[in-house]
Amino acid sequence: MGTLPTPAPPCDPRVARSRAKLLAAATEILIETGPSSVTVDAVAERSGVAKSTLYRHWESRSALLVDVLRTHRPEVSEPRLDLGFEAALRQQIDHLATQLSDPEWGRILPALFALTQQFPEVADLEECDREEKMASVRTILDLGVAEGRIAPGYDPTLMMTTLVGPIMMCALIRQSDRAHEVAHAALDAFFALHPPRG
Amino acid sequence: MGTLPTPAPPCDPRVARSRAKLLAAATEILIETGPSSVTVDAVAERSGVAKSTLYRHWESRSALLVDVLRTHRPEVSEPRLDLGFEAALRQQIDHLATQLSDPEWGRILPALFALTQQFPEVADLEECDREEKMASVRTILDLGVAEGRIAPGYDPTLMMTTLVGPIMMCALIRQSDRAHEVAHAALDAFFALHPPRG
DNA sequence: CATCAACGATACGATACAGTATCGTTCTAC
DNA sequence: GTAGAACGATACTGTATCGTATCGTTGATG
Repeated sequence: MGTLPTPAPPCDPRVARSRAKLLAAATEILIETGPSSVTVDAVAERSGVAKSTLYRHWESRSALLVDVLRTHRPEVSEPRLDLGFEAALRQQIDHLATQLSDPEWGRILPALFALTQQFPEVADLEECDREEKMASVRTILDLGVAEGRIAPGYDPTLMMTTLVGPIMMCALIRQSDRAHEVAHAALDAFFALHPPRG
Repeated sequence: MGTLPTPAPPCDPRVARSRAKLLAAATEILIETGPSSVTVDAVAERSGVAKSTLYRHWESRSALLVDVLRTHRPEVSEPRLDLGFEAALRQQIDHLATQLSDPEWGRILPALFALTQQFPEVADLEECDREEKMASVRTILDLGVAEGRIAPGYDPTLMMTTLVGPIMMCALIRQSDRAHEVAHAALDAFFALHPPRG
């Protein structure tokens, strides 16, 4: 539920360099052939960093894998409540589409959902990510209530799913390039159901 | 694209029995701890069927894994075009929600997307499944065109994603029990954007 | 420039897993 | 009831992988 801690940035440039190389290599492998191919030996070889160094930075393979997911997790932007309900929601969902249309994250996403069953830390990560998104959308929907366009007892999960689901599916079926179109369509439908002065 | 062949049903009841036991065990393990836990030894032990028997039915671990996915893949129902556009689409999407709200399939789904990168056969399976759904929805949307509610040059992928995405997300975030609500909300929004006599 | 931490290379042990092979047993089908 | 297929049990090989240990080298920092 809380915020997931990020380790303090290391002083020695060597550790930052090898850490970055290892994370990059692990990400590449994850994207190309899936989580089970992210082995310590494979990551070490591709990164050009020794295996012993890897174990100086992560205590296990799974810790590295989780870190790959956490590192690439997109940050949610602050809602632009000053724009008013409709524009703010459009802006926020469109921003989400931008993040999900990043081809890297789009190919990490399936692994995130699948690894949820295997590693509790990944489940926490997914839940945290989702709740962050939810919270930001909720503040916008509350503005919608104030503007009289959303019923006060609205169901945030329901609306969140309706708006974000299409974009997520877009990424999962490897059509990330159409994320913005899809987001636009979902928004149009949503606002058709919740018209001004409703 | 084409139809994926199903092997002819075996005559000997023994092979049907051991096949079923192995598939059931593999499914359980897949659901509980993910694809990488579906090992030959684990499946054999849990099913109570000998490993040698497993290899008499599948030529490799991955063949078994793919078969688990294929076996549980929901069938798409025939569109009820006689109901008219709106009722037919509602019926079809609601049916999809029923299938995706099956807790088993809901927990297999993430594995399906993740294994896409690793096994081409899984990618084919996913694509085939999606195109089946798409085809059935398209016939209904074509009816919508005839009824003057959908523009003739409509984008089937776009609309499909808008309608199915929310349900799929529902399954992925382990809220399968709310699939019907979500489907209903997505449909309401969709029809608000495409009102009668448009 | 001297110290010491980080690194590279590599070997190693332990284990898990895929897939093969063998052989005696059981059950189906005719 | 009998022939043959399916099955169970188990041992075995080879390999992949995780994680540890060692030690000489490099490079950052004071």
